[in-house]
Amino acid sequence: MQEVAAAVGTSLSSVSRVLSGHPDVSPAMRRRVMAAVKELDYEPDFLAQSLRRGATRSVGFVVGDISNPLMADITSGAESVLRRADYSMVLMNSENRPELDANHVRFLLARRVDGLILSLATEGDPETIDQLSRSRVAVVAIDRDLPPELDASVVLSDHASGMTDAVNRLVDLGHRRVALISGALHLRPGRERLEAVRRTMVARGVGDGLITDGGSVEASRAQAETGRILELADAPTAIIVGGNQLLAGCLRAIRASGRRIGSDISLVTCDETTIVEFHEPPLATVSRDNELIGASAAQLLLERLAGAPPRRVILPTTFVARASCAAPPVSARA
Amino acid sequence: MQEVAAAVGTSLSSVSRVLSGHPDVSPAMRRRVMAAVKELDYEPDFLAQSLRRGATRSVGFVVGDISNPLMADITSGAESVLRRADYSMVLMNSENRPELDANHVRFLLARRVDGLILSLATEGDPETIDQLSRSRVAVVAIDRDLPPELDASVVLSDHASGMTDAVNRLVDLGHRRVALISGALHLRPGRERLEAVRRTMVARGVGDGLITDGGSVEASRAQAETGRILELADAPTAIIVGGNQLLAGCLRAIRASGRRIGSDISLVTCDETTIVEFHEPPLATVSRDNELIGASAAQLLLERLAGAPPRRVILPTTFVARASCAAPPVSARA
DNA sequence: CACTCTCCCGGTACCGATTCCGGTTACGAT
DNA sequence: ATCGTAACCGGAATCGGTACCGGGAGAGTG
Repeated sequence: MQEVAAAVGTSLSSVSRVLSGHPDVSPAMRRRVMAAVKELDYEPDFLAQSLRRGATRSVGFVVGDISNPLMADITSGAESVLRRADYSMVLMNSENRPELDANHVRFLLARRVDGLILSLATEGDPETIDQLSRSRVAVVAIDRDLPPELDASVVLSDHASGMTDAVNRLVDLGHRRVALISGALHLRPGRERLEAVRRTMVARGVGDGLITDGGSVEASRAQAETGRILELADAPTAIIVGGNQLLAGCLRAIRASGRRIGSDISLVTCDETTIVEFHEPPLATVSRDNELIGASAAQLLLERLAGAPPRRVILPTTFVARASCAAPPVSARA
Repeated sequence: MQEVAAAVGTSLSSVSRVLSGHPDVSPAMRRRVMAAVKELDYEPDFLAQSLRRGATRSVGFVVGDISNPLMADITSGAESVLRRADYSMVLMNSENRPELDANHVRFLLARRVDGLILSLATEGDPETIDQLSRSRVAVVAIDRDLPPELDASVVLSDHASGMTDAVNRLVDLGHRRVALISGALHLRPGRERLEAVRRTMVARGVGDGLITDGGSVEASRAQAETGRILELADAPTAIIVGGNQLLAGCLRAIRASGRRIGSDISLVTCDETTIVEFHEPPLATVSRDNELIGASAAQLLLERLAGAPPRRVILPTTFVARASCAAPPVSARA
């Protein structure tokens, strides 16, 4: 910057004014400075700028688990909205480890991001909450329940409605023993789904004995659980898988049991991953618009950055029936 | 920091020395400063630190397309190696748009990352190359050919060996008309795969007429191309899909043609995505170790950061035979 | 002609740290 | 008692910018 000022024969102030669009600058000066900038191809140092300004025009996105294919769409949705508003988005992946959540949040705060979008690996981690609460950045959480004192905005999926439809459909088809392979209950989606399934089961009078409590999102656990309940005397005739990560394990267990999906056993999973289309038969799902989730989160963040109060948005989920959902085999009917 | 210094009754210098582990510090001073730091829970400002030091202990990872499921593994592999070395990794996604590549690189450079891992959306973008060449950061490219004057390290996959095995296997099974639905040729993987397939076809004397030139990684294009060649008079009896993103399109086209994979037509795809296991029949693939790719890239970057000269690593790919690969139907044999 | 007002510009403090450099202090050696 | 040395500390410059503040020049006004 000094070089530029020297080349033009002016002061640092003027160069700075030109570059940051300050009005107190004559057209002539602007021209000369711009010329020198081009000439020396000078680029301002973001670090120094941010240090002085206290803002970075960038937001951090902490992803609990980037291997979840939904995240690609969610982050894309968020990024395009942010970019349009001239913000950059930096991504950090926690690999499902709460301690990384906290690290990443700390890192991003230290880098002075202007806002944070969080799809954390865990909800209650005190370390993370602590970091967040003692900073004043705008926060938007995706499908997580955060302590209200953080006054974060939130984008939630209405898991209940899709799940309710799924259970109702299964019961309508004649299923009386429906199992839920639940996702991790320390995360909102797992809790919401379980709650909705249980409530609907009770309402329809089909009992709720076949609900597994979800310790994690590990496919191996889903496989073990599915295997276990399939060997019960009164094995379920339909299974709902509470998360796309669990699906692989569940499918392996079903395959191992020799059952055929659709005819021997019905299956509903969550979210439209590639597998649901190409599985034979195609899999019924509770699905949602992932890009929209990301875009909404970004939108909420921009609002907060503009000074608006926190807000929560609830996005729908819908049950999409496919051939994996059919009437139970005659032998199993009550 | 001033508050800490005041609390201890010392100077900024001493606080700084304690915190940055400088030797010229008495144990007593260290104790007192640390106490005050805990007390006031002070955290150093990364921005200011980096500005002064000229290093950030962070590296940028530009991902051409994060919706490619391979990326989750690659980035995880890289991140765990980097974290072990006390570096943070920030991710930016280009959504296959070259102009975003350039933006991201510029952004990360302005943020003074110490190094860059690049899996760019495109190879030759002059804007991106330009950014890179006029900076002195360490660069590692993943499966991309970059101009040598950048002296970047590179992690490459040996696509040729897996592809060669695949073609040989198909020919051994009796296929004479093998098609390649090629990935984008402006990226190294696409070129390498096409080259290997063509060479092997010629070597085995099965002609090379059925190679589509890949304009993009769009599933829709793959679908159109596949549909087209399946309607030819001498349609192929085996298809090799040159990229996991293309697979969906290809499968749709095959399904639309009424053919059954395995019996009517053989199929080989690239990379072990979830679909290959659960497809009926399971899909043969040319596969590779994605975590290792990421880990190697990180390793190479750390080497460069430590002052070593650039280096290239070539990682194997292997052909994994599965039921989607079988002898051609009798009707189609020569 | 003096006065005010506006428009630009330069000087300088500051953001929050690090680091060089010089100065104390204590201590053992001479 | 004096000196050299090592250990430790504080002052101040610095990284690369931004922004406030005050001033000079020119235009407009009474």
